[in-house]
Amino acid sequence: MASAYDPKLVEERIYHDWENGGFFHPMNPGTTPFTVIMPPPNLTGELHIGHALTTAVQDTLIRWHRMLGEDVLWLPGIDHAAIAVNAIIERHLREENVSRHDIGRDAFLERVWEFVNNSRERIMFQHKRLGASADWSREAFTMDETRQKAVRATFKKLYDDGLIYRGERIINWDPVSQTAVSDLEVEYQEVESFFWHVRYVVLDEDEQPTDDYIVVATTRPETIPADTAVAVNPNDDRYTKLIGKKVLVPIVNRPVSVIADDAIEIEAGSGVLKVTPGHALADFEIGERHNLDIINLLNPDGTLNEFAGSYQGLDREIAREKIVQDILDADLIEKIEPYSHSVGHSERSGAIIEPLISEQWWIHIDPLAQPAIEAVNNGDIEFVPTRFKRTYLHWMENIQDWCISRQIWWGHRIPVWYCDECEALTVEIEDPSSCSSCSSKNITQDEDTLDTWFSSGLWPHSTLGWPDKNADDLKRFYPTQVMETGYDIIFFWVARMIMLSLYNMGGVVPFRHVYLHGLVRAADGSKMSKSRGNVVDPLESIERYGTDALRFALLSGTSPGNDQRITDERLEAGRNFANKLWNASRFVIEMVDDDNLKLPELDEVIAIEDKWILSRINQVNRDVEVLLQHFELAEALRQIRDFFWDEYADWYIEIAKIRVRNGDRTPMPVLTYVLDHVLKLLHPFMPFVTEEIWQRIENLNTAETKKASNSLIISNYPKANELMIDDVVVDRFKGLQDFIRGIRNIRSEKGVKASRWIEAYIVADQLIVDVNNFSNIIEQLARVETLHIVDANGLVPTNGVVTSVLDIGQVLVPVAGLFDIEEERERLLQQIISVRKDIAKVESKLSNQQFINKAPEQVVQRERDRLSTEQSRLKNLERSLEELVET
RNA sequence: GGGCGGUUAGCUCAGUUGGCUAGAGCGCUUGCUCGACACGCAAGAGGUCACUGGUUCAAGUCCAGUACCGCCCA
Repeated sequence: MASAYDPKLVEERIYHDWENGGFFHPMNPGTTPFTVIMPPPNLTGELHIGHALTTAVQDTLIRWHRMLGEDVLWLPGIDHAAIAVNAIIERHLREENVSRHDIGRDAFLERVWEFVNNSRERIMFQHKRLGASADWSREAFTMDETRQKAVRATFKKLYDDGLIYRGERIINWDPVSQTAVSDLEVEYQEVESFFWHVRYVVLDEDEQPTDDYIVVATTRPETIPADTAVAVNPNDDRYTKLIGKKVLVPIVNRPVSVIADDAIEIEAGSGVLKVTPGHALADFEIGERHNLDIINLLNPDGTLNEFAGSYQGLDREIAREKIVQDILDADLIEKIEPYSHSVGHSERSGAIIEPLISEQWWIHIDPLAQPAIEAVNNGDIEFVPTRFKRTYLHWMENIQDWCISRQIWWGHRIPVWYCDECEALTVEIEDPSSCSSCSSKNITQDEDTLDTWFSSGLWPHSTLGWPDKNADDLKRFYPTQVMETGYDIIFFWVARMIMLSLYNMGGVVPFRHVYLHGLVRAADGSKMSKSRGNVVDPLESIERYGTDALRFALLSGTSPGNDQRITDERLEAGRNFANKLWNASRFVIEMVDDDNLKLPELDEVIAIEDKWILSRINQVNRDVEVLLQHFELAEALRQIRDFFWDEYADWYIEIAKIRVRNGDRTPMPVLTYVLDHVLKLLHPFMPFVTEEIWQRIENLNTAETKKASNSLIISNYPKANELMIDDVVVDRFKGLQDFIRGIRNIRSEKGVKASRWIEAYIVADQLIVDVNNFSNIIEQLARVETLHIVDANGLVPTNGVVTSVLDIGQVLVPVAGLFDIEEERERLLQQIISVRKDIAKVESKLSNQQFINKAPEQVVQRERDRLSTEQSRLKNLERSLEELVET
């Protein structure tokens, strides 16, 4: 084995072996199923570090459950990302100076599919580099045949149930992508602009202009041509006398009524609102209440249409400037006030979103939302961490009807056909050839496609074969156990998956747990983005540090719902740990000869360090089980790491070395047992290095821990053996460590050369037997040539000796020439001061009758023990000081 | 405007039901190539747990408020 771990020599080969071994498929039919459906990444681009985190977390859960012997399915897949991909292909076309309309729908889709197939490949490859043990044979795509069928079946079901309707409402129009977009795809940004206070001349009964006018404050003068009323609050005394009168809309000189509506805020602007029902949601609602005309002023590309009169054809930005100028020229501007307000921008294209009236397909959401609220309220679905339950519920309870149609070509085409003869609609799963009402062959399919999330919402059941209710996978793996994703997409995916799954699956929830991880941020805490140039590319990190190192960095930094930062230091820490694992294991493996590696019966285990390490690994095992059950992945990983490095490698191996050097082979079964145990505990987190090492422990076959398959990935996840845990042994061993540390500490402080062997004294009380048994080890680890062990009454030298008084005894090191009496006095005094402080603190606690009465007995006893320990420390310290003075 | 997080060692963060003598990684100081590992070993230094008040025998942990930072919704 090489002296440094090189992931490049390992990862690809091992991944291959796993795949060829068929380990990624569900293997235990009939046992408890554990299903995770991968939230599908967009096929638009490369996987980013967030995907790496989500993959690492899911893979850890999956590998853990696979090792628990459950019937494990991790089903991967990809989302077709309608608008984003449509935009990419349109950009390509623009570079060739053609539009999608020039080449037509079929040719356009042909180009999309070409792009899609490449992108799918790439994403699968990237997942494999991350070590994802997903079942690739079931890989799904929101646009493949089964998923198409699921979408159509759902659409028809909703339509037949009266939950889908077509209607004219205000939507968010993206003039660049030229489609409706969802509320969630609109980002609000503060924009510096103006409030234009415009005079609307009041008309008399004959609709002739008077000298009177009303001032309307608006941020959108370019929509003036679409005004169909002016509204005031009925309680606004300034304007009551004008209600019912007519005013003249500037520029277009159209008379409109002054209406009264409670929605108008008296304090806002001038208190007068120009009502443009075609271009603002609030105005649309006012329009509905007052039966106002609706004027749509815009072309799909954001230019003004024929209703704008002379402004027709101008872009909305330019039209605004011209209209303001013209109103100024007409002397109808009262004032112009600087004003900053938030303006919706398209998350897709960056364009300013235009709220406008449009005929679209909608889902009547309430009947879907109610069960989705109930499922979370009654605990059928649990959020981890729980605080996101409130976020979810709040959104769900205020949800609006869902606009599902999009004016783009890439996506699921709406399965509605219009009859040219009788105007009836035909909604079918299979493409119909004739009108369902009059049987005419003259039918045309709706041009629009469905919102991407319509198909993502079906994901937890469509991936398992729905709408075929008898699909094997559906019966075997639904409902799934965990939906693992970022908290930023609760609304996008999670909410819709819950609604649509409940609807399609007869009220059975799609998953039991929603585990939400946080964002992965750049080293300085900023959000990663390509434009900022601060993205950490997971593949590049793997290239530099290895997959296990990347997974370690991500998993050790993740706590449910909280953001984390990724830095080179963290990646290095992961790489270092992998290397430590490699080297400690290498040492053990190379030490194994033809030893019998069968662990002796518990009562045959004699050496305290053996009992100690067996206790500790099982304690860690116990903790890890609980932590994993609670999704505390980082803490579980930390415990395993700390145990392996600080206890197994730094102490147990070092002790075993000494014994083996003396011809004692009895540590070998313990060494290999613990190593095997740790590798198994760690495998879900760092699969490659653990698998590679584990397969190299040749003799483990005889230790009865290897399965016939010879692969760690399908070995059994260890269960803590309570019989091996002995808390008293753990305490006693800690005492022995303290003696060794005490001697090392004095050596270091006195600058004793590391290579030099010294004489030392240990004064022990309760631990005297252990110290005697352990003396050889203490000598070697502390580099002591002659170790004198005495009990509490034993004689120790007082001259030229440096003393450390510990909890469990004392350590004395004669340092001869290096001794400085003043320094030693100072040392002892400092220790005395600190011990006295402690004693005072404990005494005040124990003298408090309330504490004695109310605190649990355990806690009180601990304080009593502490007091007596500290008191005897003090006594010893004072004696040492006294003797120091005497000499 | 409503909601949710965060504020703990120089930096990044743990700290689960209140019992803490507050931990880790990185960084820092000192000394080490003692036949696994310098991606390492050994020994250390470093914190009034943002602030104010309250509950409690006991508060980093619970409650109320304040300040600053961040996110989500409107």
